Amino acid sequence: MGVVPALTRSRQDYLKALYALSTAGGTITTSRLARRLGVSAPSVTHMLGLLAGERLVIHSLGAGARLSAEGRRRALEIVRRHRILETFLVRVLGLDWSEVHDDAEVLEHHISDRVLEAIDRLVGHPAEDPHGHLIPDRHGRVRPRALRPLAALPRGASATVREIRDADQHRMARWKEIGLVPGAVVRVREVRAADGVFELEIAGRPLVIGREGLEGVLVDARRGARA
Amino acid sequence: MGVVPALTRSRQDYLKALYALSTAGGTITTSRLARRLGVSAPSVTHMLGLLAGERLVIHSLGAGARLSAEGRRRALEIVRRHRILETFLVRVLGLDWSEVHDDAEVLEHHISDRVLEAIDRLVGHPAEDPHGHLIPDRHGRVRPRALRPLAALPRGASATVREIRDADQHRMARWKEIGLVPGAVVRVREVRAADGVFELEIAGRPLVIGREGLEGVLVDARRGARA
DNA sequence: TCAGAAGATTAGTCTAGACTAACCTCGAAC
DNA sequence: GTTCGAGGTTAGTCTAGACTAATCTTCTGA
Repeated sequence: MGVVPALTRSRQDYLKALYALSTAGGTITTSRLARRLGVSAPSVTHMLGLLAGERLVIHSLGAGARLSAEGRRRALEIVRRHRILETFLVRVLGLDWSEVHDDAEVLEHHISDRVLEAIDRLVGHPAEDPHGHLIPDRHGRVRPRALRPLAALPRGASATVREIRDADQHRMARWKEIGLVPGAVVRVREVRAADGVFELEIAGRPLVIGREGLEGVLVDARRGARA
Repeated sequence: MGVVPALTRSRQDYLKALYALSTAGGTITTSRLARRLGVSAPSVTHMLGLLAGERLVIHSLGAGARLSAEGRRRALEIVRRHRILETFLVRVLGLDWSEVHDDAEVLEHHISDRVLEAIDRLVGHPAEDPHGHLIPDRHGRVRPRALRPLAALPRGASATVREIRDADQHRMARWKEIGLVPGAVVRVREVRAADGVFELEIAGRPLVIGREGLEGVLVDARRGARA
């Protein structure tokens, strides 16, 4: 088994990005990683080489990069930290849903296990963070969950919002304002194919919004009831 | 006025060490700083040069180093963060008094102002941390307070413990165990000059302890009442 | 089939902040 | 009055992780 050495902040960020891109699908290219991490492509090539040397990443020409089992476990540890911290920032400190991401992003790298577990206890071992993301357990396990984009619902369907993918603060603040939050019930009154505009009903209130304004909002996958 | 640039963690640590040594008295030499920070003397020389260039430190040959007004303000900002965090870790997360130092030491550098103020609000804007240290206000002001070492009390005197200087975990745990915590009332029953041993009464219970076992325990400065 | 673009990699540079080795300076002791 | 030792400083090296410039590869479109 052996003791696993601590990872630097930068390495943690690479693993987390690798994990996020793997759930998003498609091959993980150097340039995609570079874009997501805000670093240059050569920096990514370099770091992937190091992480591959540490058996955390498998990097093959052509097939791009992917996490090894151990790399994935490490990535999920960080995701767990992030989501517990976001929950804490919202529920205990009363910060806004839409503005806690950046703080959690920094703190996830610097909180000790002891403090993390104390925070987890304080917020009651939540299963989901405020955006509806599942929180991996202590061993880096997440039970998979089938969700689909709100924008994929047909006319007349209704569903419950389950998860809000991280986006810019602006958009998240807007979602919150219009009630597009985990748990909200949504019904699709009309889909205007011509301009991609949705006429929705959120918790009973009407809303007209463009398809691109709904990107990142996921609802449960069960077939929506007809109106 | 101008915007003050953020300081790196390392610079923050130097300022804090400079502040701590300045309250401890004596001239602040390169070697004292090196010892306290756990770095080599040349590293200190180098960093003092940089900090002096940024007008945060005044470094003169012979007289050692000291903080400029701005440097002191910055140092107190970090001290504030540290003490608010310790209070939070103890009062909200329920961690032990004697084991929160290291976590606060790391977090003080990484918490945003927003989160810090939210935490401060949560713990009710305390004036002191769990060790009895005064918490500087938002502008880096501390009202000075006259305290004296418990070990300086004469026979028969009694006083209230006000502050416990940071020490190793072991010693702090012991102090806690024997009730030597801020607020405790102590009476000196006997001072055995020969071997420097104190016979105390802490909250009514007797305790025999060597002078060096009391180092760092401060009590209020008013003349102790005779038994 | 070949030119150009897009993407990946190599090579070399930079920064912060550490380090060691070597040297300087001064007070104290012989 | 020289010598020694304790600082302190200078000079040069190292590390992680970024960067740019240049090169290599591969795919695509004409």
